[in-house]
Amino acid sequence: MKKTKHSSAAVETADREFVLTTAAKLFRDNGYERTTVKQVAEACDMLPGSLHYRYNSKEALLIDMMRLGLSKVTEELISAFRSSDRPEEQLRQGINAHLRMLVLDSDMVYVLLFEWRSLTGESRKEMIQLRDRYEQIWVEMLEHLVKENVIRKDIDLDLLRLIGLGAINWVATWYNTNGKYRLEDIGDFIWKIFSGGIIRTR
Amino acid sequence: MKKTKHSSAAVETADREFVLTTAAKLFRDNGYERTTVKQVAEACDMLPGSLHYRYNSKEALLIDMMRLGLSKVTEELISAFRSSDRPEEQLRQGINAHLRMLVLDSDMVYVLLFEWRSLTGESRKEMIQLRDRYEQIWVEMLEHLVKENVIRKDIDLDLLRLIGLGAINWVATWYNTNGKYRLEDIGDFIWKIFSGGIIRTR
DNA sequence: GTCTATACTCTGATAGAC
DNA sequence: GTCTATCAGAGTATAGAC
Repeated sequence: MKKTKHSSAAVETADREFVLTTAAKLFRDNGYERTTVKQVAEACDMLPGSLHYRYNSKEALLIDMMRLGLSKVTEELISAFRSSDRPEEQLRQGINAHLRMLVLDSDMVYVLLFEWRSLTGESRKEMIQLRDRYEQIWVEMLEHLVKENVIRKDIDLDLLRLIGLGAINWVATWYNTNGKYRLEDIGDFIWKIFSGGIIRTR
Repeated sequence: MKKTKHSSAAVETADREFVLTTAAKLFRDNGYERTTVKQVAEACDMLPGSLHYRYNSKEALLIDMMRLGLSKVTEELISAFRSSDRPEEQLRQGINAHLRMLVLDSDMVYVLLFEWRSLTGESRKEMIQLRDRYEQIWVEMLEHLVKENVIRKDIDLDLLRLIGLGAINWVATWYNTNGKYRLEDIGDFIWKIFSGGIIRTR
């Protein structure tokens, strides 16, 4: 099967994903600023000039990476919520989906959350808007849990979301694949801690 | 009062704190990598050459900043614990002390927690050791709460510490002085959430 | 201790052949 | 689309006068 058999759009998509995945790993391991475009190109088996054909600036590459990361984690989160009818289980699945994407499945999501300060001007505004759209899914989820009487009505949902996502996000700074915890055990732990603090009655 | 009246050690200490405080604000606002030594020198009303007299490399400045930040937050945490005899109140005070140092009182603590990836080789190892020593205070605090029957015996204290500090640390990424929350209200919220999830009985 | 002046390196980006 | 070759600029660090 030759590549020329595919539509040019499909090929470009595949290349895009490859480049972004490769670059994201470098950005995650060494940081965006400390990673050079030369290193990115090399890891993609290209020369800097070729990479420049795809992205005419280093920041354009970062932006596209963040967009893709956000769409990936959004997709997973929605799918996690839909995997169960029971509100508490939906919450547990959501926590674990976000955690899994951030820590194991996608370096892009890590970059999205930890390197957004490298964006300047309009790009930063755009990413904040996209991130807000993602968090809106959590808002709806939490409001649903209130309606279902799973979360007490006196809990500030904005604070709950911010603190909860913080607890999850920070895991990415210390989690070690060879450490003593399985990722899902960590997700369940967070779920239990927060459940104990927010549920209506026990 | 002329500076020459002071011992040279005292003067150097004051200068050290001034330089580090000034640089920390820049590092926090713009990131370590994106801040130039020229900018740091300028903010200190010096020229790059003069700054180089104090620190012969940019990384040496960062390391010294992190050391000072760590000693500051350690001091505050210990003092917070000692401010009460009641275990639950000690926990609340500790959470708020860490949060206050990180978000409001010391840019150095922020840099310590969010820019440690810029350290290389031995310096990174040293900072990890120092950070572990800080977290050891939390370990002892949590073990004390177990003894006092405030925390259930079946809770994994390492996980609790990691997740709890994560929930606190992430606040620094979104907190806004002009926002709708007072910092202490956030600390108390975290305290309540975790209390609900870890207490022996209710 | 602080200044001036500069060396050296690396980086992101470009131009144009193929 | 990918390559070669290169530029202009910026950054850290240094040397030495004062």
